[in-house]
Amino acid sequence: MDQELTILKDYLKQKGLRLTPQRESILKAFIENEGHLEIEELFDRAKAIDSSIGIATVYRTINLLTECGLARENSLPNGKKFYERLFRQGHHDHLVCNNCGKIVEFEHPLIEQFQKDVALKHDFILQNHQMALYGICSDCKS
Amino acid sequence: MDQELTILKDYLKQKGLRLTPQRESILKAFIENEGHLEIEELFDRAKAIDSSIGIATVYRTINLLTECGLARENSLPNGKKFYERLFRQGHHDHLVCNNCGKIVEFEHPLIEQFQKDVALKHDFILQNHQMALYGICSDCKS
DNA sequence: ATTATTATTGATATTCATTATCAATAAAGG
DNA sequence: CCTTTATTGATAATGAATATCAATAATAAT
Ligand SMILES: [Mn+2]
Ligand SMILES: [Mn+2]
Ligand SMILES: [Zn+2]
Ligand SMILES: [Zn+2]
Repeated sequence: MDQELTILKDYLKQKGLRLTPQRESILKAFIENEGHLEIEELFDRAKAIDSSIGIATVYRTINLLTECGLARENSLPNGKKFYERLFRQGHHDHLVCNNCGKIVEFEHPLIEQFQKDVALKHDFILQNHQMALYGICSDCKS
Repeated sequence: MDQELTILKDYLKQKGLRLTPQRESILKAFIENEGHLEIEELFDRAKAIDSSIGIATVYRTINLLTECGLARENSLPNGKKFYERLFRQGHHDHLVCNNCGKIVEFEHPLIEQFQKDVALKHDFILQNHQMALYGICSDCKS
């Protein structure tokens, strides 16, 4: 939490923004969780720390956390977004169950390398990528 | 166009739905175009054929085309969707310019194979996947 | 400390893409 | 032609995310 807080502080200072109790509470709620959080879940967890926090502040703060590299934003085909920790956590992509919504993480360095090759070949400066495999998980098969 | 129309007809019949002039016009507008279409663009092209067509019918019809395998739906991080021909067109994924929005297609059979491997390893029945590489295109670099 | 400046907050209005509703219309089969 | 029922276009509704705004609080200056 200390390192993450420092990263946020530095980012805020650099942008001329301020560290507030709300932002600190939302960061804490976010960091405490290891999984994949939708906004409403993060809102609930933040309210458990400070019940007066508003949903608008949660949206604003998760955007700050994404900008400063502490959070990673993922979009689902249904138009919702979910967030997860990015700091000190290996890069990975996701398998998503089309039936129950379960999210499983995987890493594949070779795919990552090929993505870089493709970008290079097409003269793109690769900034980020987004890959998700959709299907039916083992639980839902049965 | 003939083969596509047959596919749509068969799908509609199988579902107990009807072929209408509107659906035929929207299919035509969709097929005529080789690129990546957002709904509003498809709407404009369909109106050029039949000016009385409503936007709701365009939404309804592109969903039908997606269901019967003639169209492929892609989501952008901004929440919009774009569509492209799927029938008799090789599978590919996309490079997207974060600056000008340009979309470049690429194929990488090895990545596709690895995706299948990953799904198998995690006991998922792979149904579809979604991969996009985001960055700065060669034009925008300069 | 006191004050001045300006970012922040929570509530709420707004936006924007997409879907739902509904009365009028028109396929399709007999 | 008739009957049944899917379809249409206009428009209302939805839902996630952002914009607005007056009140509040953090920071810097006095
Ligand atoms: Mn993850
Ligand atoms: Mn394409
Ligand atoms: Zn499942
Ligand atoms: Zn570009």
